[in-house]
Amino acid sequence: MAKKSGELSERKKQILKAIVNAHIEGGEPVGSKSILQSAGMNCSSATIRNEMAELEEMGYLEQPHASAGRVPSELGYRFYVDSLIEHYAMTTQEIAQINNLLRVKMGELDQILSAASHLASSLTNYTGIAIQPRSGSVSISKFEGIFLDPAHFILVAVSSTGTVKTKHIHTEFPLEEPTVAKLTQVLNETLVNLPAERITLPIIMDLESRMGAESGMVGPVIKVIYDLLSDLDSGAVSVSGIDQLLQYPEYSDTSQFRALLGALEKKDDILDLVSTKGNESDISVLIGSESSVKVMNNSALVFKPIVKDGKTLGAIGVLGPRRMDYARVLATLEGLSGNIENLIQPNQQITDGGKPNG
Amino acid sequence: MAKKSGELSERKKQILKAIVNAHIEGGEPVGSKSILQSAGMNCSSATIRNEMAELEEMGYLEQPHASAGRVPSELGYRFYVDSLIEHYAMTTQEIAQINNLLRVKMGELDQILSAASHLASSLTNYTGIAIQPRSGSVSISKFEGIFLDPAHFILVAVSSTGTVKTKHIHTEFPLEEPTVAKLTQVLNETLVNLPAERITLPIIMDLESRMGAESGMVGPVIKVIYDLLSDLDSGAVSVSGIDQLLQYPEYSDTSQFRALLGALEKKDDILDLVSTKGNESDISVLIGSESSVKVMNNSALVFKPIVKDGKTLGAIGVLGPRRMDYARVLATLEGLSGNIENLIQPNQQITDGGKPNG
DNA sequence: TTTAGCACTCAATTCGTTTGAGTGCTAACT
DNA sequence: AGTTAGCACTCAAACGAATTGAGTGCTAAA
Repeated sequence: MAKKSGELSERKKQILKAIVNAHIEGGEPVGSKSILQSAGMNCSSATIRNEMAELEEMGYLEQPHASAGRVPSELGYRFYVDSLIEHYAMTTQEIAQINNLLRVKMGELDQILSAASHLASSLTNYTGIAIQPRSGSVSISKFEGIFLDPAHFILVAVSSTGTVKTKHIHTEFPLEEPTVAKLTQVLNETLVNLPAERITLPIIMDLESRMGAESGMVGPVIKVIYDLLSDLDSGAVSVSGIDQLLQYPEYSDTSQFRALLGALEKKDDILDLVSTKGNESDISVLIGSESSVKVMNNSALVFKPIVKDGKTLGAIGVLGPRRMDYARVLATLEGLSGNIENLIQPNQQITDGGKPNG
Repeated sequence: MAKKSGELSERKKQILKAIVNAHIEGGEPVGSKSILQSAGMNCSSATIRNEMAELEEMGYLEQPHASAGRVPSELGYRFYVDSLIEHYAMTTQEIAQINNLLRVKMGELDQILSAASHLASSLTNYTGIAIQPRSGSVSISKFEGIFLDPAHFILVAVSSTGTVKTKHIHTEFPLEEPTVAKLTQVLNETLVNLPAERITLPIIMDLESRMGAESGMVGPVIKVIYDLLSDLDSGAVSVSGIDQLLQYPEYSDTSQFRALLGALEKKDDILDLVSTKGNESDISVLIGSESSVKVMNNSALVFKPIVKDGKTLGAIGVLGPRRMDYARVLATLEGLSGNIENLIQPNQQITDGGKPNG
């Protein structure tokens, strides 16, 4: 029996770590002999077997079938990630790649995030994910109408998180430029910083009275604004490098992979996952069934929220098999998110000629 | 021997059609006997076999191996699509679905297209694709600056195709609202309708002189405008329902499916395909190697450009196995594109209460 | 030109055999 | 106590022979 249940001897840790590492690399059950080599241990395979049997009893290892090697269980990975993992240092090449590709993409958040997800995928060889969460209560901090021609104008809305959305609006009755200017002004006077649920009838009536003769356009415009707000609030998930997953044998089961694809497309599950964990600003590691999305039972999702001024603006993540190279993935996400947060703190956008004042 | 090479007897056509239909439905090689039943023919299976042998010699059929049934060749599908296909009439339910889902999504073109691609996928059970092609020479037809605070403003650009793009711009020196207004005016006076290659140094210098004291911001703004133009011109591909493909046995070969996924993500190949065929406004059907994208050799791509005022604004398409249900796909794309073109011709956007005057 | 009949082909299925990596256990050893 | 050599045991995977059956091509008669 082990000394104390819940306590792992140094040697057990060493063995567990070796097993996890080997299994991450090869994907196949690892046996007692191969451990002797991979970790330079000075004992016999029989001893390792004994230890492995105990580790299995404690729940850290599993055996696919009686005459096979051992595979880390979910608990085993958990322990590995929490206590055994070794920090992976990115190569200068990788760092340079991140810097170069992201610097070019500076600009809107969604573009940065999606570029980051591409990078995450190509650096880790898993699937990269960029998430803009449902924030729950978005409002619009600035409106602007752009007159196009007597039948069309564009409504631009800047959200409280900085996102910009636009909608074309077609009017049946001829429109003049001053009318659009007036609308812009009135909207900014009445609707700024109001979440959808606080745009009530009295406010709309106020808006109509301020528009005077042109009050007829208020109703449709309000509808467009509702659309904009729900757009802003609907969250977005962009996925890159799904094809990468197919290189891992765990996804050769087509039906399971198909279900995973479906979940990624529906995007709801992913958004839920991220928003439940989203208040933390640290990296989350969800291994297998920890994610409560049943189709991800054999997968792992690692993601890091992107935070600015205490607000979670998005997240980038990596999805892969349960036996993913956590060390590398964690390092990559840290590197990416650091870079992104630098880009968002807008400190050098227009000083094109000048050098960034670091 | 056949009467004249290149001419198919009625009976041959009937047989070919029956084979294609059966193979589309079942996915397996079809034998002489099963044709007797599916097409109500009054001859024996031996006769059919003779005909099939000739059809094979002519290149319309193929035999996976000596003792198997026949499978339509690429040429066979081509002939089927060109001459044998029967028009499929969508059910009223399907039509209603299109109407409902697209009507809600009215608004920006990219949203409509992506909704349409979702619909295409769920109606056909293949993968839906929405494409906004590289137009080659985009220009900006209207600029607007939106002042946020002394360190930030937003540049809005309305492209010649109606697309709207925005960029946050950060300035190092304090900024005032009138400056942004002035910039807006100057940009509209100097850069409207100029494609990127015609924004030359003299023009930029003109711009700087017009900005007077604030000429320092011109350089960076120009850079942003270049970005916007290349953004507008870079094309976009949005894919929905890739998971659908996995239900077809032709994609159970993982490595091939993986390559296909990769091609869809790179999006270049798809954009090229569509833009080479893009001047036509009719539906294109690319079967197997016709598409010149080698990874699509066992697939078929059907797409329909969305045209307004003679300009190709986008395209929606369906990607599936070579044995795709062309009749249904063609009907679905026709239905969708008709609907989209109606939505784009903006004829009822703001008459919310009134009924569409169609 | 069509058709019945028959020999032939060949992928797919089935089933028994072999192989070998890896284990668990026991008994000796330190 | 803990460790180790040795050995019997297990079981998935790989291999291969035999069987099956759908479907063909050919031939000779109608």
